[in-house]
Formats: sequence, structure tokens, C-alpha cells
Amino acid sequence: MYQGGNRLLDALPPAEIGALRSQLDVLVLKPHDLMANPGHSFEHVDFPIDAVYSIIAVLSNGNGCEVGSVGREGFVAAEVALGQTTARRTTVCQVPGQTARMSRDTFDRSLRNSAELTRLAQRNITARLFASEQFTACNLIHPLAERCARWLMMTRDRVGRDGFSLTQDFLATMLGVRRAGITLAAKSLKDSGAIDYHRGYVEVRDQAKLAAACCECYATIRDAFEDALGRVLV
Amino acid sequence: MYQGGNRLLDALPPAEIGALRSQLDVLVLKPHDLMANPGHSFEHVDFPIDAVYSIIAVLSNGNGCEVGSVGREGFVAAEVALGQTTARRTTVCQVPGQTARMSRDTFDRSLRNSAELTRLAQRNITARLFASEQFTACNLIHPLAERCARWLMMTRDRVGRDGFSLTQDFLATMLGVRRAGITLAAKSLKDSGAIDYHRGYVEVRDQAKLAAACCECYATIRDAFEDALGRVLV
DNA sequence: CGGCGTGGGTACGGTGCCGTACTGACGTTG
DNA sequence: CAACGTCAGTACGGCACCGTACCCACGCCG
Repeated sequence: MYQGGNRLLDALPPAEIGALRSQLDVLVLKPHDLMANPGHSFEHVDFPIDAVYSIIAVLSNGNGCEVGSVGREGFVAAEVALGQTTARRTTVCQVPGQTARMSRDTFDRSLRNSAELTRLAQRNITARLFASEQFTACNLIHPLAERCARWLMMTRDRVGRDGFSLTQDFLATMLGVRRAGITLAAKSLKDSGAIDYHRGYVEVRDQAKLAAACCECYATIRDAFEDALGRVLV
Repeated sequence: MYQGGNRLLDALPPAEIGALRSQLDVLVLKPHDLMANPGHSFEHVDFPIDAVYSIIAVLSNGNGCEVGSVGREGFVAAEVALGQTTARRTTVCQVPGQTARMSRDTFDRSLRNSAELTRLAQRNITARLFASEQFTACNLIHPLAERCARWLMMTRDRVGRDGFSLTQDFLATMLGVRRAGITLAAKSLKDSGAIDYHRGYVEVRDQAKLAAACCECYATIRDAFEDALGRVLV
């Protein structure tokens, strides 16, 4: 029984979220739990509360990198809202935590019954598209250190806490670079006092300093997702 | 008056395309004609016939790169179908040619009247999202020469011809690299007989050879767009 | 307490692409 | 046909990041 915590759901009018509450199961995700796998149907839709999912593009040589992430500002398996029933990307739990889950059937029905849910879902998808486009440019143009800071800030926003579990090795995979590269970037952020970390746990110590170390893409993408959550009074 | 040529429109049932035909103006685009500009409303929606549009992410330092392209397999200003009325990206004509244009109002009305148009539009958007995600990984992992070949093949498919106008300088901007890098990659493709070019005009000479020089992303993305055009019989 | 697995620091040669910049070839225009 | 603008070829130093590899520190477990 869902009690709040996902910002997209919480942006719904009270009457509509009331109707959905009983249809949502809250469960706890462990790191690397698999949500979707290319070629398999989406079985359900997840609205993270303080968990974060990564959407990963895996290339044929096994290499891959993160192409999107979803936390409490959105929902996983968003393609369902556009009528796509089969997953194309690997989606795994990146930061453990709670998520609210709904079956795909229930979600389809809810979309038909709630214009506002449909609107929020569609706007979230435009933000996801925008973010993915931004990453395309960012990966080409911005140095690793800035992308690394951006990733940490984005994840902090999504979990809604300053500390979370994360190994350098995992972050290297997400950013599609060597772990050694992350070690350097992370060390310089640690030395500056922006963050601290120890054996698989990171903590944001100085948010302003970390934000200053990010490339512009952090703010650009954050604004797009915030915009997608805004209520429009037509 | 639209007479065919855009694959998305032509996938509509005859009755529905018949109703739209008179609402579509066919016009000719010149290179670098601007379709959309960040912060401005979308005024109309374009269904390219043999023109190709580039969607470009421009960063604050003025640098930028292509994050998507649209030809006869889809439509420009796709975000309109998700209720977004303001453009976030620069969209310019990349390869000159014909396009079928509809006002945004007409498009909104058509979406409400045609379930099949809605479905095709939504599926096109999922393909665009998928492609953008693929570029994110591709830019990180694949060498320039393969990305260059991929871009040429994708553009060939979109214009539907083997020859089209293109300068190395423009391609360098699109891929977010130096022109000198393109010169090398293009020369090696020319030497192998895959392509030929001369003063701003490229011609694909051996399609199989060019496809073999592409990274896997070419086929992956092509399949996603083909899939989006497929009729589903429910 | 000793062993092992995991996480993090460091080193080093290699390379793909950058920034810049000069040159020549072609085509169009007056 | 001379001049200029556009397009392509080439060069070179620089650097960010790669691939690989080895080492150490911590913490869990028997």
C-alpha cells in the first residue's frame, strides 16, 4: 500500500492518487536487481521512492554504459505509456531502496482513467528523451571529472539523501570509462571536500561545491525533469 | 497537397490519410533552414519526404552535436504528440528536399481523430528515444571512423537516395569532432570504394561495404525505426 | 588470527582525437 | 581571366583517457 514518496505520483490530484493507492505494492530493491531485460515483456511499472534505477545500453561486445536513470521524479518502463510492451534496454537497480510497483494492466487502465497521469507520464518521457540527448553531447564534449560530478549530483537528487551505496567500479561501468579514471576524479572531489567515500559508500558533503564541479548538463537535465513535474493550469 | 513519400503517413489506413491529405502543404527545404529553436513554440509539424532534419544539442560554449535526425521514417516536432508545445532543441534542415507540413493545431486534432496516427507517432517517439540512448553509448565507445560510416548510412536511408549534399565541415559539426578527423575517415571510405565525394556532394557507391564499416549501432537503430513503422494487427 | 574477497590507489606505455593552422584545388562571380 | 570563397588534404604538438597490471587496506569469515 503506497503512502507517498514518488514525486510523479504525488503530483496527481488527491482523488486520482487515492484510487491508485491500493493498486501499488511497496517493495525493497537490492543493488543490481533486474527490472527489465531486452526482448522480454514489461510485467509491471515501478515508481521509485528512494531507490534509483539505471537504464543501460549493452553493446554486442558486452561493453555498455548508462543511458538514463530513474528515481522518485519518474517511473520505470515508461515506454509502456507509449504502447511499447517489450523492453529494449537492461534496467537494473543502481541504488537500493523502496519502490512502488503496479502491474502493467493496472497502469494501462489508470492511464485511460486519468488524464493527469497520462499528462505527467508523457511529460516525464519528453524529459527522458531530452536527458538522453544531452548525454549524447555530454559524453563527447565534457571531461570525465565533470561528468562524474554530474552523475553524483543527479543520483543524490534521485535518492533524496546525501549518502548512498556506490563503488567506483560500478560508477566506472555506468559512465563507460575505466575505474582508474574514476579514482582520480573522485579523489579530487574528496580532496576539495565536496564528497567523502569509503569502501562502497559515498556521501555528498558540500552540495554547492559538487554542483560547481558538474558540467552544465546537470542543471539542464534537472530543470527538464522539474518542468515535467509542474502542474499546468489550463 | 500531399501525394505520398513520408513512410509514417503512408503507413496510415487509406481513409485516414485521405482526410489528412488536404491539410498538408508540401514545401522545399534549403540546407540549414531552421525548423525549431529552443524556447520557441512549435508552429507546425513536418513529415519529411526526401529532406532530412538534424536535431542538435547546443551547449553554452556554442559547441554542439547532432543528437537525432529525422527523415521520411518519422516526423519533426514529435514532442507535440506528447503535449510539449515549446521546442528544447535546435532543429535544422540537414539534407535539402521536400517535406509535408501541417499546423500544430491540425496535428493535435488529427491525433484525437486517428488512433492509428497516435500509435505510429508514439512508436516513432520510442524509436527516437532508443536511438538517442544508443548514440550516448556509441559516442563513448565506438571509434570515429565507424560512427562516420554509420551516419552516412543512416542519412542515405532517410533521404532514400545514394547521393546527397554534404560537406565534411558540416558532418564534423554533426558528429562533434574536428573536420580533419572526418577527412581521414572519409578518405579511407573513399579509398575502399564504399563512397565517393566531391566538393560538398557525397555518393554511396557500395552500400554493403559502407554498412560493413559501420558500428553495430546502425543496424540496431534502423531496426528500431522499422519496427516503429510496422502495422500491428491486434 | 590468518585467509580471502572486495574496494581503492597508482603506474606506464599507447592511442585516438583535439586545436590550430597552412596549403592547394575547384567553382563561381564580376 | 583574375579574384575570392568554399571545400578538402595534411601536419604536429598536446592531452585525455585507454588497457593492463600490481599493490595495499579494510572487513568479513572460518
